Amino acid sequence: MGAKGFYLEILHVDKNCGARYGILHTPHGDVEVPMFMPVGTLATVKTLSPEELKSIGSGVVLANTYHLHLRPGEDIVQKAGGVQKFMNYDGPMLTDSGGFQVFSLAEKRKITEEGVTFKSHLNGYTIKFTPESVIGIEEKIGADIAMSFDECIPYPVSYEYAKKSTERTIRWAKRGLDAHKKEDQALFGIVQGGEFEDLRKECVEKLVAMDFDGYSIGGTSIGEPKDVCFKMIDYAVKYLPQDKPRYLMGVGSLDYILEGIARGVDMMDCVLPTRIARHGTLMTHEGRINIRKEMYKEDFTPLDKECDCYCCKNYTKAYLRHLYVSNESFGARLMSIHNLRFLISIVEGAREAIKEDRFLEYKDEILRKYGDKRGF
RNA sequence: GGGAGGGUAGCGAAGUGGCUAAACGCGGUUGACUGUAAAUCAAUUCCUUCGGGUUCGGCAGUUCGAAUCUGCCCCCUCCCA
Repeated sequence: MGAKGFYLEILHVDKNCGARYGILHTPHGDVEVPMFMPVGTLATVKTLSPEELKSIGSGVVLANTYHLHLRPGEDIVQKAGGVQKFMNYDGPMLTDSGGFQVFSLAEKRKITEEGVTFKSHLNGYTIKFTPESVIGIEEKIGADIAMSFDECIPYPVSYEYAKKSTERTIRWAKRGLDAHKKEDQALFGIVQGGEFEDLRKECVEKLVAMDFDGYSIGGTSIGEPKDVCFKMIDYAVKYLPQDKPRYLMGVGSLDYILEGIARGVDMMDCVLPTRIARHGTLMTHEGRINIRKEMYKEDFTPLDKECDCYCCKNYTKAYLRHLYVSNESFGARLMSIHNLRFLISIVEGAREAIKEDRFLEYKDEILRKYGDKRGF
């Protein structure tokens, strides 16, 4: 039996590919899929207010178990009334488990069967995460969707290591599932297996047998070639059930997003749009723009003429460049609004296309016009 | 008129006889960023046909060797009259 108030309603599957349109019902409201989810690791999507998030069409927003555990601590988030109340975002939220930090903080951790020991990057304290303790933290943080604790396997990696790690992740998923008690919180299992089809298949089958509320595809977009990533998606989707949400973790460039949707993925998240925005790189209908360039010094046109976001409706490239060069935080905010809105509007277009069975044409058109060789 | 201090690459600023085509910062250019240790990081920034060439206000010297020492000249800033 699934989480209370949580289920995916598939309304249409594109006749020509795996792309699906639907509604994800959550305790904090219904959202359409496919969906791009902004990342708010520390209970804030860096530089943006919840009102701004809403204005760009955000649905689910992520937060991070590892980071919120370190600061301010899950007890404080719980006392605040849960992460949504804490950060004043009334839409659905999801917590990543810290499995990505097992990968990204590799030099600072040690993995055993029991769990993972981290050296805090903030103060050097030793933190022990187990599949059970992570669930406990995620329940206190209180997002609508929690992730199982996993190991995000690096790339490239040997078959032997991928097998060992994936089987451990499967055992961890079971332990987390058994520990999970919060009824109005969904729990997703995370499919690992590296680039190996038999491992992906085995992982999916075992997770599906446990009956999670949804399934994530992990270990992607960590430096592997594009075709390897698409393979990993295929290997997982092939064996996943139709009626549960599928979440492709960590993809944020147009090509990955659209190829994921074509393969039947419902949810995607990524720090890319917000991070590169802070670094002055913008995704636009004209291709990739780096706002720091001197050529924009006296460019009084909008960043993206075709974009309907607050930034593009009200400000010029010259002003954005000025803010960036002056290290003014308002620039990071305006550009984060834009990049998120750009991606979300592309995904909105994808939803409309799926309903009309023309997603593949839509994808090819978008990729031809803005994707790939234009650099994002 | 008298006195003092200066003129170094786009800008600011180190350097005060060889290890200096010249630190460092800014500015410029190019790139990276994908379940956020990231408003971060990397490369490059006199010219070059990549062999080399021309530099530290100008000219002339001293020296094996000068941005660095000497002489003259030009310019700038400040103080006193």
